[in-house]
Amino acid sequence: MAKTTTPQKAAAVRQRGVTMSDVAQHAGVSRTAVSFVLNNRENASISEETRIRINDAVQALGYRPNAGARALASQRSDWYGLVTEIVTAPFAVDIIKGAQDQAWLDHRFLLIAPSDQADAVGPNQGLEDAATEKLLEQRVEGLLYAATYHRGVHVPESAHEVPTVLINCFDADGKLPSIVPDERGGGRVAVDRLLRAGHSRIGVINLDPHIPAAVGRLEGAREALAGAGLELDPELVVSGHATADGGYEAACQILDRYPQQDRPTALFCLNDRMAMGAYDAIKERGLTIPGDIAVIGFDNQELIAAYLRPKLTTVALPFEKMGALGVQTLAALTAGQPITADQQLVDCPLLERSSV
Amino acid sequence: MAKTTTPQKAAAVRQRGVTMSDVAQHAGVSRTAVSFVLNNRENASISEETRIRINDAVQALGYRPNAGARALASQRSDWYGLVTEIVTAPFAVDIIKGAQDQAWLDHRFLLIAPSDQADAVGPNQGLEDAATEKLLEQRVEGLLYAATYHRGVHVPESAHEVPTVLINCFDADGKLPSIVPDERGGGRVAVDRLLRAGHSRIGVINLDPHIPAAVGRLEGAREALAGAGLELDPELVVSGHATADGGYEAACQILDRYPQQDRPTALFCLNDRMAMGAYDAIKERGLTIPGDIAVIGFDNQELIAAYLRPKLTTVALPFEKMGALGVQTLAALTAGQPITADQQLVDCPLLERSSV
DNA sequence: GTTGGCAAGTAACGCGAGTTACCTTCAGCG
DNA sequence: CGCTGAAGGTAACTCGCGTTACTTGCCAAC
Repeated sequence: MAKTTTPQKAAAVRQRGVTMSDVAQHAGVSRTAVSFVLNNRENASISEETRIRINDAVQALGYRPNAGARALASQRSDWYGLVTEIVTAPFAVDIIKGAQDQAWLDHRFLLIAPSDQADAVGPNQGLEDAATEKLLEQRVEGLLYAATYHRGVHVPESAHEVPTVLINCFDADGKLPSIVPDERGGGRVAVDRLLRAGHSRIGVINLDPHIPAAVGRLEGAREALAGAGLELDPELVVSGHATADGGYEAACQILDRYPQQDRPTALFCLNDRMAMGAYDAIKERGLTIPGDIAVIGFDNQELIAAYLRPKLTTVALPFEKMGALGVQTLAALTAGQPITADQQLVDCPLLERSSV
Repeated sequence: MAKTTTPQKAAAVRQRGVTMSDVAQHAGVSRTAVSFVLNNRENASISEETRIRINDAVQALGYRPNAGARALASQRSDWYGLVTEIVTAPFAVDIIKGAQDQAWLDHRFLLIAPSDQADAVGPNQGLEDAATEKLLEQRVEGLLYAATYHRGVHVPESAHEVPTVLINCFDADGKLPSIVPDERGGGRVAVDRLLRAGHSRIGVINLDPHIPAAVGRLEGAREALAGAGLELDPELVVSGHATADGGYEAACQILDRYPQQDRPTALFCLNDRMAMGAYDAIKERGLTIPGDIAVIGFDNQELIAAYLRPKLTTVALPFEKMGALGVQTLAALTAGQPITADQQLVDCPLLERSSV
């Protein structure tokens, strides 16, 4: 009877895939032995000979472990969930890249779930909650939330059921660990660079002054100037819409406001898109970059910065590193290790190109 | 005995999460009944009253199904795997977005695995094979392969074990269904637009002439010209490096080659980056866009096209739609439906902005 | 009053693994 | 000869859930 079922089983196997039992049978051992070998358990006593027989059987049958079954039995999934609006607004894709690569290195799987672009005030909790819920159904061991731009967010209630780390955003109320760019350091680095190039009269094209990026970068600029014994002239700070057009207009204002000798010799644009507009304003006036006006940007949007003529010197947002660090932090959390700081700042490095 | 284990179980439950058995117990029914209700099986006879009791218990306990266990028992995972180098080189992120959104709509989960940027000849099979293997271990029901740019690829052997669809690339040897942009149609649309604007002498800034994108777009341009009784002047086609610099140089060549009256009045740039360089070449010569020279691009790289001044009219690569269509095709395949065509072409729509 | 049938539900098995407790054998030693 | 202990395994339970087959009670029909 048992014999007659074997061929049936073999047929079924072809459909269902090879299981550990098949391997065991092929190797002439018990399924337990196979399990021991595959997970190479230290204190299990398996002779070298049978270990080889089992490994051969694995090869021969093309056995492929069933991750789901393994997760079920072992009560650990090796999955992290990443909820992000980046899928929707791919400004900061590199966060995903960094997280994905790091997860891959750690032999973990990243389940990515989309979230709506959430506004700072009342996030569209619908999709976000659903995404979180779905991820928890997959029994992820931890959650990551990533935002396209640095800001405060509200995470769904259920996120608190597992270790959670925020990337490029921070928890408005609670106490979740977060990874954010060191905007202030970036601002400092940018203005320092201009100072080093001999500029002392520096115009700033600002973002919406209320967002964390603007606050931090401007503060950094102030610090750098202070380090050189200078102050930030409020008249030289113009806020604009965070687009090329906004940058164009702001640059026009700054450039046209003064007679030539009082005109700033450098512009610190708080993002690259605005720098792109500033380029046009400068060129229109017959001025050269960086000869007459040096320009430094922020964000390092490759497609802009690397292709503008001259190429734009800018400060990079460390998306990839933040993604990786997020996964590392989560790994530490799920392993029960204590996290050093609630908020980790990641350096924004200067990228030298040709506009300063 | 059974009673005394209950509190232990309850304690364990707190750690492990609520299971269907807990729900059943809370509702005073069998686990089977709960299963029937949750999957609302048609032909199962459950009274309205107990159905409500069970749903209440689900709410009360905050029960959350275990996707892995469900997959194990039902032998279907509702998971698709997406192997892509886009994670590595995020040029075509919108493919992921389109696929992700569509999968979400279909109540399926997309597992995204990274692949190295593969060159056309010998793809780095290492990571790709590993990624595929990992996805199969997760028992995905189907696989998607997405490339950053339209080209031929080799998929790992094991991909043939489940339904597989290629997005933005095609199978060099085998016969896998694929979704690719209609490059030819896009070329036609672009040149048609220029013809409609009254241009008859059109310069073309070409990509590497061997890649599918160049072949198709150029062929489309030829068709459009033929439709107007014109021919493509080979002298007006200049190939350049696919960058802003390459576009700049190619544009210089074309613009400087002829006396003003013979100069082309429009440029068809086969990608937006090259158009960006062409802009500079044109502006440097004191010419205006589109007054003196009209420019049309291809790819619709938002960060470039929407921020150039004037904004660039271009033909969009339908990344998002390709992603969605990929998932739909895969859904049809896994459902056993026959696929209409081996290769599906997706329209490349014209995006009118201000450069024509 | 038997039969039959349907509504309402349950026991029990299987999915593919991890894991614990137990069982042989055989060598070595007193 | 009998005992001990390690090497080399295995049977059986568990994880959370889908699913099939079977039971029970009740009412209508013959």
